[in-house]
Amino acid sequence: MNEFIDRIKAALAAATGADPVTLKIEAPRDPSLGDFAFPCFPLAKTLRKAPPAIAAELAQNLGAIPDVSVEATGPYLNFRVDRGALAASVVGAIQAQGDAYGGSDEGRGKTVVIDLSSPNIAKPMHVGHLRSTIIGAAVQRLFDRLGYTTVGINHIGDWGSQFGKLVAAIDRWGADVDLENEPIRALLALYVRFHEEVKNDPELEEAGKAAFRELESGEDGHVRATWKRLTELSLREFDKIYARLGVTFDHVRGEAYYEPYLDATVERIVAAGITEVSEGALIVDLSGVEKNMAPCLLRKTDGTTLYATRDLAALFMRQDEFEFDRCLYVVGGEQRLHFRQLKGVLARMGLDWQERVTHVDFGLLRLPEGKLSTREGKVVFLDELLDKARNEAERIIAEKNPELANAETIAEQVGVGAVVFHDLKKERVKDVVFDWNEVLSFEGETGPYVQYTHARLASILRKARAKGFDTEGEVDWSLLADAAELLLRLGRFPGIVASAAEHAEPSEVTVYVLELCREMNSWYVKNKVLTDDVALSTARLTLVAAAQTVIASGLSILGVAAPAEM
RNA sequence: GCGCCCGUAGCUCAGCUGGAUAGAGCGCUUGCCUCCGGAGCAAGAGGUCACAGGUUCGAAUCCUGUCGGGCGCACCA
Repeated sequence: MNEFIDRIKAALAAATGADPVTLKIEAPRDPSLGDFAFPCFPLAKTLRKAPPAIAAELAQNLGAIPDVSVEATGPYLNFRVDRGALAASVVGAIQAQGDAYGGSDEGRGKTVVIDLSSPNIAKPMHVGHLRSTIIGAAVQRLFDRLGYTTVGINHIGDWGSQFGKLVAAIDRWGADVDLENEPIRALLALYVRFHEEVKNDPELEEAGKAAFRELESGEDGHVRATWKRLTELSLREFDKIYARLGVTFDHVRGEAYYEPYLDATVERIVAAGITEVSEGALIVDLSGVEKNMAPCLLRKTDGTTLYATRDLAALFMRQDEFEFDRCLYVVGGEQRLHFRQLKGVLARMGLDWQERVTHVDFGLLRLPEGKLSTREGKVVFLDELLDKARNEAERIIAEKNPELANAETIAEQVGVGAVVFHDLKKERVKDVVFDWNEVLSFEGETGPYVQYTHARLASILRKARAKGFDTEGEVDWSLLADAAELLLRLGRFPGIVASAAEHAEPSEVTVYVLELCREMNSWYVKNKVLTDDVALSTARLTLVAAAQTVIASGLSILGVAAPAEM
């Protein structure tokens, strides 16, 4: 579709002497005005004429543009693409490219590293972890579409003093819980019990600290073995949820993975001459980077490292290993300061590649009763949420489509799809208050609505095949004149993918897909596809197939299944 | 106290990076299944775009301030 915009720009540039790239082409307020609009206001100053006069004059003087007509309306020039040419261009491109439509090769040879999901070992995954996982996976797929080499890294939280406590708790009460079969719930129970009993038992506190010291010392004994076991048990549980979400990672690396590089990292920063000792801790002062910014702590008074130290080590390693063009951290907005500090340290070291590191932040998820808190029991567990959504889908299928084959599989796809779609619907920086009714709603602007639209299009195509329609031959594109808005929408998909990737904003795709479905539904209730008029039916079938391709493509970026029946 | 994020219909959100009469969904009111799937479609009611200034030919969009909500601010992650 871009060829029309390029032609319009070229004609405008020739007529006004302006640089084509500076010309802004937009969509008219009302589609009946035209397909593309050019506001003449910016030319008023240089030409010293009123915008409506410029528009009228340009409409006269503009050279002929193939397949495009021009009309001046007030201060705007409105352009209309010939309906047949529009359909041939858009549907033709989708037919030719199939699932690849919307992508490009702009990222060829470039690497983007994406840090996503990053749950903590020994803690249950709750709805809060969903956001990083789902947003991150969608962002990765967006960059995949644009031809980038992407590296998705799940940065598991498997290090820190709480693991010493857990080892101590397992040593004492491990026999009381079912670690093998219910590892997460068992570990959570042990963690809570530790915090309760430690109040009256100083020895327990010391046992926890001693265990972490042994872990940090690198000694390969009982403590490390226990830590390894609980890590493996947790990961096994996480993998079940990742499988349901259809999320995979290129690397799963815990913080412990970077442990051998901590000393070298600190040395590197010290060698840059930007460290100082303050109140016994080794810090990097950042007050010169940003006003009032808190310093970054590299080593505590006792010499052990912190979260920031480990993140810096990970960042250096990623830069060395992948030589990334961009490194994205899909992490909640509550850590904005942390990432500004990391970048601040790199900036003070004179490393210009800090500009390629981006914190893809997202809003906090809260429950109506307040912030999520595992220890206070204010949580919604992810597996429970997905189960409920699947059950709801099952119930609706039993009611609306009891004959459906593979009902169980499809209920899972619809249920999980509803949850994922809901999470990707709004702009990621916005805070979310979790609402069961909202997540489990399958009507209106929801994942199931999109899936349903897709399934109906698939159903029409099935019926067309059964009736022997053939869309391979010549198509009279002018017969799609009544679908111009739909065609324009389909033609915008590549721009949406590029923009969503640039902003790391999957919601742009979600919103687009919803609009496309609304338009599609509206169109096909008015226009019957399978008719006695073979030429008309053939043309409409190509449109249905194109829309189905794009809806499925959008859903696949979001990580939502597109079943052919539901 | 300081810093960052958010504020658009009763509720949940879009608004294409400054353009024409601010759009959807939910909820409410009302129509539409002898016709490709009613998880749908069509229509109605519902707005001082938090407030006040400013920049501009033009502001929901950019700047400043105020108010409201959220998050964070040295040895946790």
